[in-house]
Amino acid sequence: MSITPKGEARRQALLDAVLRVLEKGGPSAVTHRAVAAEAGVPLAAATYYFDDLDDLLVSALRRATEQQLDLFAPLAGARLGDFARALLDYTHTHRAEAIAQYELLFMAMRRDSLKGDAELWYGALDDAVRAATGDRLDEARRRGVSWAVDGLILHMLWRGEPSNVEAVEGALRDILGPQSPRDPRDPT
Amino acid sequence: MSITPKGEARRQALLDAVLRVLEKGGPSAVTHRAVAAEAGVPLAAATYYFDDLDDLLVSALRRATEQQLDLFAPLAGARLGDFARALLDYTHTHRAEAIAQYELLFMAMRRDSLKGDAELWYGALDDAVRAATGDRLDEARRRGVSWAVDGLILHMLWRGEPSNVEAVEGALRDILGPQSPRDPRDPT
DNA sequence: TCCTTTTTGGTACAATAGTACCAAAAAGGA
DNA sequence: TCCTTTTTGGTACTATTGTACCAAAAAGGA
Repeated sequence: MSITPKGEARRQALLDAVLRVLEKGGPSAVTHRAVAAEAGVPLAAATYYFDDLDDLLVSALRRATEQQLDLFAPLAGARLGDFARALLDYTHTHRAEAIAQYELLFMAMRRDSLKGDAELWYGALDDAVRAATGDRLDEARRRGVSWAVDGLILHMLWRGEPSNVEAVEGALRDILGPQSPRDPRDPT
Repeated sequence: MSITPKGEARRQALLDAVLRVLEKGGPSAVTHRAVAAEAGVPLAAATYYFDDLDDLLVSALRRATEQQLDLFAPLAGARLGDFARALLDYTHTHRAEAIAQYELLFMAMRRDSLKGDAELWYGALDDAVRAATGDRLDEARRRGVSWAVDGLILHMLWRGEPSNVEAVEGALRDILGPQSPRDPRDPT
């Protein structure tokens, strides 16, 4: 029968629990017992669905990255406000996933097998920036904007600011600089 | 007698060892035993000089942050090339300290007592950007540039690129945008 | 010099954590 | 239905780790 719906649900519950534990206590807090407790399942469940602790952690980080990618995927041709909203969604509504994603980035610094996942995320960020700025920026300049958005995300994660759409839009304008109109579709 | 020169040296050796262990294995690898082994001192030394493991870790992260601040301190009025060199120094020569500093940033996300250290770093980054760009940028725009430099640093840390002064200078120009001259002091 | 304080380093203990194990239960498929 | 496979959850074992302890050594100060 190979896989059970209920079993799959439990597996997902464990992955979710990893993110919550990670957000609250950092990487070193991610233990079989802590995750199982957070997910409300017995200890053995955490060892049954994953080869070992590393597998559990990495699986959770990869899943979080995929989920975050979806937030930016539908941004093609979007206005600046939509991009700002996506950023807020990324750093506030899905804060645990965002933190997980950056933890994965740091793990990628010392483990080549994770580099691909990191590339995936930065590729998506580039695409989103491209989509939101249209063809107003050349490739070189867009590279700088992507770095700035990355820095902005980091800032939003640890400071909690900016915390509303207008403020994030303002931040994005500061990044794009004075030569860009207030909104690509609204050249007021 | 309160403190011994040799004892102080050993204390510093332990803090250095923390950074190396952290760079290699991440936060969860930082154990009394691993640090003591890396520093070449007996286990008990790691418990003698610090209250507990958390004290050891946080002390090391704080020290790394202070050291990194020094890299950007003497940048007042510097040219873009000097800033690029400082970034390379930061991410390559002092990679372990840089990683430690970002680990501290992530710890600050869940511990208020570390927020001040994080502010310190970002304040220094802002100052450095201000010093390197002179008065060519207004405050809002400078904010965007600081975020971009932060993102660039992250990129340099996990990708290792750009890895030479010219390339970093190019990256900085991509960040500053087309409206800025190649160099503030060299308006070729 | 003698005395006090600090440092050393080896050892031991208790807590935590990773993982194996297994008998019972549940879930499909034939 | 019966049989096989998967899942469950409790338990136990072992490794790792944080931390306490202590006697000996070293390091100043009087």
